[in-house]
Order: sequence, then C-alpha cells, then structure tokens
Amino acid sequence: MSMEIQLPDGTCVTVEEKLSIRQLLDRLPEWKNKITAAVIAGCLVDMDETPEPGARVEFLTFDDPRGREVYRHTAAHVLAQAVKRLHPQAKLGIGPAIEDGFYYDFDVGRPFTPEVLEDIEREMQEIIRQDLPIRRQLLSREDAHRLFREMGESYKLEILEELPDQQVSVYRQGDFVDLCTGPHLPRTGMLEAVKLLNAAGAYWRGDERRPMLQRIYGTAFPDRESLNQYLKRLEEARKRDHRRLGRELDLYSIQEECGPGLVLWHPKGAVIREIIENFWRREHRKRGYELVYSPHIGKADLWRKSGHLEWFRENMYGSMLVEGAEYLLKPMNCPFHILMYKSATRSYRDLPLRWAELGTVYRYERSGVLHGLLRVRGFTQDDAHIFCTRDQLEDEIVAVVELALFMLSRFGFEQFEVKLSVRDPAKKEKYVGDDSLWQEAEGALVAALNRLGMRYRVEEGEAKFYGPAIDIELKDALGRGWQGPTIQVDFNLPERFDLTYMGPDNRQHRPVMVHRTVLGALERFLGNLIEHYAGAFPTWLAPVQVRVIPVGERHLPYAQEVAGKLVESGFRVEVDTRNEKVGFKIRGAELDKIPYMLVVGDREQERGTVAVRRRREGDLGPMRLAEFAMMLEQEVRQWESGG
RNA sequence: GCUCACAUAGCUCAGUCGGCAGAGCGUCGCCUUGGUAAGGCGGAGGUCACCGGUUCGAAUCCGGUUGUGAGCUCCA
Repeated sequence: MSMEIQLPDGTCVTVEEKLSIRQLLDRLPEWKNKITAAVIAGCLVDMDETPEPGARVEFLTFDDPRGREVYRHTAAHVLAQAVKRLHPQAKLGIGPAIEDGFYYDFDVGRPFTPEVLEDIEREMQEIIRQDLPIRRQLLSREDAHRLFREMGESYKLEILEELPDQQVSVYRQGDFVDLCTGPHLPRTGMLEAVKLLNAAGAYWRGDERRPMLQRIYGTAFPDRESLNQYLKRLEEARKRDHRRLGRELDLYSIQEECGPGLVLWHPKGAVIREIIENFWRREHRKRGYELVYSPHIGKADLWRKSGHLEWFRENMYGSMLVEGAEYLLKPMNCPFHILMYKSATRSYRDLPLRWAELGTVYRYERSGVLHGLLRVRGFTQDDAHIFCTRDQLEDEIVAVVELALFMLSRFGFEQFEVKLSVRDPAKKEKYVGDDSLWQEAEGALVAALNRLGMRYRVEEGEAKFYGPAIDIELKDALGRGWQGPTIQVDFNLPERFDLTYMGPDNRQHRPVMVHRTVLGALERFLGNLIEHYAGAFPTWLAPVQVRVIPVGERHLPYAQEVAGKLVESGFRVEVDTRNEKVGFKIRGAELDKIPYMLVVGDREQERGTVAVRRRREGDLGPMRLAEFAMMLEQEVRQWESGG
C-alpha cells in the first residue's frame, strides 16, 4: 500500500498512507514552496490527484522544463484573473506558457496601454498575495457549456466545441474560472517574481480572417534574482541588435527612399561580406563545386514551367514587358541552373554536377514581416544545385551537411538543431509530385542523417512545395536559434524540365536535384553574425583590423608609414589623425570594436616598433612591426582554416 | 497585409497649455602635443517623415500617406 516519492534532489521517500499530491506536499514543508508539479508514469498530474497504491510519484521544481511550464501557465491564469477583475467585459482567448514566459489573449474593446499593463501587474500581485488555492473541477460537456455561455466566454465555447471528451476540466482560483487541462500550481501565492513585458495584437487562432485579440506577454520566475537576470539578458540582446550595431558600426542601411527590405551595404559591411564570399567560394571549390552566374530576370514561361508561377506566385514581383514578352524577377536560382544543365547532353560520368552561385533573388514579403537584415525583399542566397544519380544522393547529402557544419564552425557557431522537414500528410495538395517520389526523397535524407549520427526532429508541414528538407538551426552566443543551412531533395524539377543523363546502360535516366544553402542568405547570415559577435568581429572578419594611434601630431608620418606597410601586406588599417589625446583615441577604437590598436610615439618611432593593444584586453607591449604583421597573418589564417 | 505605438540635427533624445527649434554625442575650426576607455573653447548642421485640414498662429490638434517598432501569419 505504499507509494514512492522522488524528490527533485533525487532522494526518495516512501509514504504508507493514501494521500493526494496536495496532502503529500503538506508533509514536506521544506519542499512545499518549491515543488511546482508532480509526474506519475511520465504524465503531469493535478495537485488533487490521489496516486494509486504502489505508484511512483516524481516531484518537479521550476528547474525542470515541465515544472517551469506549469509555473508559468499558472502565471498566465493569474494574468487572466487580474484582467477580468479590472475589465470584467474582457473575453478570454487562450493563455499558454511559452519559451521564457507566457501570454494570454483577450478580446477587449480597446488595446492595452503601458499604464493599464502596470495596473494589471499590480492586480496580479494582489492575487498572489491573497494566496488563492487553485482547484481543478471536472464538468460534463453540458455543464461546461452552460458555465461559459453564462459567462459570455464565446472563445472558450469555441474551444469546448472542438474537444472530443465527454468530460472537461476547469480550474478555479477565487472568483476566476478557466477551461484548462492543467495542471497548475497548488496556490497563487507560489508565484514569486512576475512581470508583464508587452502587449500586441494577435489574431484568434492565428487566423487573419478572425478577430484580433489583445495579447499580453509576461514572464515569471521563482525568485527576483532570476527575473532580473532574465531582464538583463533581454537588455544584452537589445544591445546586440544588428539594426543598432549596423548603424553604429556603419555596416549597412535600409532607407525609405530606396525601399523597405532592400539593403545598402556600406564599405565596412561590404568588406565583411566580401571576406565571407571569398571564403565561401574557396571552400566550395575545394569540395568539387563549380561556380556559375545567372541573370536577375527570366521569361514568365520559364517560371511557369518550373512551377513557381503556380506555387510561389504570391512571393514574386510583378512582371515587366520586354518587346512584348513577359519577364519576372527571380525569386530563386534553380530554373537557370536547370537550363545550364540542359545546354548539353550529360553522361553518368559527368555526375554529380555541383553548381554554386551567390545569387541575388527578390521575394515579395508582406510589409509587416520585414526586419532589419533578417527579413528582406532582396537577398543573396549562397545557393547551389547538385545534379546526381539516385545512387549518389545519400553521399551528396552527407557531404553538404559536413560542408555546412564546417563553414558555420568557422564563424563560431558550434551548436545546432537539426530538423527534418516533411510534408503535412493532411495537405498533400500543397506539394507537387507523387507519393513515391516524396518517400524516396525523405528516405535519402533520413539515411544521410543516420549515417552522420545526427539527432533530428521531424517537422510535419515544414517542407517546401517541391521536396522534403533538412533544416539546420544554429545557436548564437546568447543561445538563440537562427535558421541556417537547408538541404532540399527535389525529384520534381528534373521531371518538369525533362532532365536526363546517359547511363552506362546506354539509356536515358532522370537525375535527382538537391537544392542547398549553407549560410542561408548573406543578409540574414550577416545579421546573425553581427548579433553573435555583438559587433566585435574576429580579426579575419573585422572591417578594420588595425587602427594606428599616433601619440602626438609629430608622430603622424610614422603612423602613416606603419599603416602603409600593413596595408601593403594586405591588412585593413586606419590611422586616427584626430587632434586628441591617446586615451580618447583608444576609447574611440574600443567603441568601434577594432581588434588591434597600435600606439606610436617617440619610443616606437625611434626603434621602429609599435605598441600593440588588443581590443578589450589592453596593452600587449611593444613589438617590431614585422613581428606584429606576422602575428596578425597567423591569426587570420588560423581562423580561416580551422584553428 | 492586419492591430497598436512611434517618426524632431548624422546618432540618442528633450520640447509644458497651440505662440521665435533645444541638449548630449558625432562632425568642423582654434587652443592644447599628449603614452593605453572621454582635455578646453568656438562654429556649422533642422521644410520637426510627407500631404491635407482646423486655427490669427501647428513640431504640438484632426485626417490621410510613407516608413519604423512590438506582435499575428509567412520564410532565406
């Protein structure tokens, strides 16, 4: 008749009596205020559940992701309760826990202002102070229906309609009741540090044809300190914002006069881009890629044949007439590469053909989604198409994944999440090609991932219209995820364009096509990179690698000489000619995040040396100029080749 | 595209009740000639996003347009 309880610290206790979770917690005063959830047989259970004899109960705290979710879900309920107290006419939408916090959607007459948010937060504190017990209640569908109808909660009724069960659960705390599967914290008083962050509109069920509700975002932590740390992390992310750094470091601009989503690369940003592009070309050549170029526009018929006009039209820019023929701006490079393939008869001996292009494409994006460099309307894909036989497919995919991970590691990205994006099986009409092709394509991707021993997540409905994909998400210095490489297998376009190669059997065969990009788009990648490095680029990427700082005006000629020699050696160097003190110029160089500062005064001038200062590290002492150049050379080379 | 907010000097931002357009940083000039994160003084720089309305008078109030931000949805 005993039950075993596993505490969050790993220790176990055995209890002989038949008690509910809530009662069990009362027996554990030292844990009572830390335990947020209980799990039996892998499932979260409610506080008033009474475990069966012999059951094994696991208690979770906020440190466990499931415990955290329960904690923040309860915070969402407290938010809803506070809103209902202050705005009784508000109708409830949904209010889940999300990564780093929670939200709740409300249908209210007018949007929430920051002041109203403060009032709501105060009311939440009051609810927490009242330490209301939170109770689950089971209702029949009919009773639940009656309850929410009387309350006028039309959105809850809509959710209720879609629930299959005959019985549903509601959660109550004080005067508040919400349709919810739970579970929840035992009492509102367990919430410690709660903060509302912002409010924004959000369509009911994410559907723009449905009413827009007002969403309030917030977060909750078990102590003030953790909340403050989180807020500091947000602040840090704000400081790293590539839009801010892009302007401060004079890397790029996007201007109203030119058009939203169209990037102007200033010299300093262009340098970084040039280095990345050169590195990219070199690494591709090493791996058997050939580089190609294709035009920005193509005839409408080409896009019709490729299927873009049918499947991608809403992302394509309007047509232009050239001597009576309709042309469209390219949203992808693939049709051009296909035409190149078709320009000659191909033999199995030619395959695989790996054709890479830094191709600038244009896609219509709705104005509301544009965001700095991360979402733009004109961007350069580091694109490539591999034409190969079915037998070669798996090897090619493996090689692409390896190339992608190698290149990303050069930019300091070491952590990844791999997704296998497949069709939404319920919406097959959204994709071209028949089932067997899709199955074969997915099979090749899975086989490659298994061979690489990579863990991956299957994402249904994430595939492009022409084929399944491996999508790799990279993690930056703050642990944030960004969409990086994607590898798509395509059996469809070769079919549409009737691509063939002559096999060893002297017969025509259909090649397979792989679309792939390792950086994604240069614009987006640069945006990620700026935030990843917080603008402090490693020496090999830094737009300005060295700034020479003359101590006084009479050292200017020597400073110019030093800079000249370094420029001649291929480094990117500036001289600070301003009539200011050394400390001022050092500060300027630090703020500009320049990796090396060379201070030159009488001592250096006499001895032909430079006083080297490293960004954020300080004075490294004097060095002969040649010695410094060698050090710099070595540092740059190390970065490019894998050090 | 939709909801809400915002748009003032190159940047960050003040500008009260509708009454002559402001600060700091940057930039330029002068003084200073310096030794590892901010020396001093002075100058230039604005069609207050754009268009219209109300008013004797609009940066300020109202309407529209464009752009930006937070989201919703979508993607490289």
